[in-house]
Amino acid sequence: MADEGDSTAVRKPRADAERNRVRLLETAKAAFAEKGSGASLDEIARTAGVGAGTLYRHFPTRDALVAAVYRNETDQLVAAADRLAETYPPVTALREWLLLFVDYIATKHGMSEVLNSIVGGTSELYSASTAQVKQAIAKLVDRAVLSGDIRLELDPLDLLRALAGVANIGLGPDGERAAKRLIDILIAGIRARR
Amino acid sequence: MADEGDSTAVRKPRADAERNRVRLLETAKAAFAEKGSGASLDEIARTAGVGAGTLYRHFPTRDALVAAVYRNETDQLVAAADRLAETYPPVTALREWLLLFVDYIATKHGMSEVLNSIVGGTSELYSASTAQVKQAIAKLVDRAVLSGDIRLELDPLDLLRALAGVANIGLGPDGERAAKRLIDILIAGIRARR
DNA sequence: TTATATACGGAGATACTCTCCGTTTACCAA
DNA sequence: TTGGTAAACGGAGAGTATCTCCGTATATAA
Repeated sequence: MADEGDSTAVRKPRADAERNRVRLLETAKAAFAEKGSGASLDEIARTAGVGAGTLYRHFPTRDALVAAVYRNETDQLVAAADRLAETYPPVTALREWLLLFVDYIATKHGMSEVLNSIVGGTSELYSASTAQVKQAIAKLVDRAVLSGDIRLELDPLDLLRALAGVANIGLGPDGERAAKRLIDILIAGIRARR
Repeated sequence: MADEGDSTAVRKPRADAERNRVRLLETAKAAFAEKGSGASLDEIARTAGVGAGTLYRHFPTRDALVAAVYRNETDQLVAAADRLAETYPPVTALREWLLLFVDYIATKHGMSEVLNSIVGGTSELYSASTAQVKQAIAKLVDRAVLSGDIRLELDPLDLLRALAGVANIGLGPDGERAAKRLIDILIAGIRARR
């Protein structure tokens, strides 16, 4: 009678597991920010006060951990696309979102591989994030194309790849500024000649 | 009396040293192409038929080895800049060289870190290559700016970084084509409005 | 309270990087 | 030719990182 309904997953997750998961994510975020994506996983486990086994149970690979760490930020970035699309004219919205994207990159310091995976659509692990981001920019680009303001025979993701190439190369704030200047060049380059 | 003249470097390098150097470079090139820049150095040494110590004596770090492997290709790329500058009008020369640059990237498969280092000017080790490449593109860009054909308030290297971001992300020929399309967008974006 | 699914921890197997130093060898001079 | 010697060699091993395995502990449900 008091059955939970489905045949699977009756028990709710243990509290200690959830606690450790959160601790690991926080510790990992700090470690990645400080030492880049190559930070020692054993050390992250130790700092978080758990055994190595626990870390690997929660996050089987380095990438899985990294992906989890940045999940939230990616979600926010994607959400912003809708907001901008409703607020601004097509090209402006696109431009503003690209600026946000550069900020997003900037939080990922030495983690170019991760970023490449997200934006490159290479790794299976990030496929969800990639799809989200891809959809977000595709929407903005499509709108601008339909309005007749731009032409683009290029995967919209390539715009992000270009920005990432400039911003995420380890020259800190300089790269960020350069990427933002590049945005205007790209916009000018895809603007439809009348 | 039969003194070699200078106070330094009298003896010519030993033949076995040179032989091993060459063997290591060949083996490393193959290994990097097959397994990416993370290939095991000990294994490269073993395959080349030398001890680990020998490898590390010739190339103290992984990057040193990688840099040596790609030295030739970089040299060729740089040399092409002069040739193009003499042959074509400014913007065409720039465009052609960017196309060559994309080809150059394409030979570096999974080695995005290396490429980033060369084009990013981050690593001390690649500073020579970086300087060369920087000078090559600066020359082409300057010429085009002086002719009044383009405007660019951006480090010319950033153009290469953008292309690298698109091409060297692990999508093979697709990335190459995308990068070549991006070239036209960039050129259009920096073309001076009249 | 008890049974048990779930999660934990950390020792240890494996792999990689890089160093150190005793041994070997190519080169030069006589 | 023949030493003498600077230069180069090789590989054992120290240090470090990844990831697994399994005996132990515990949160949850009944």
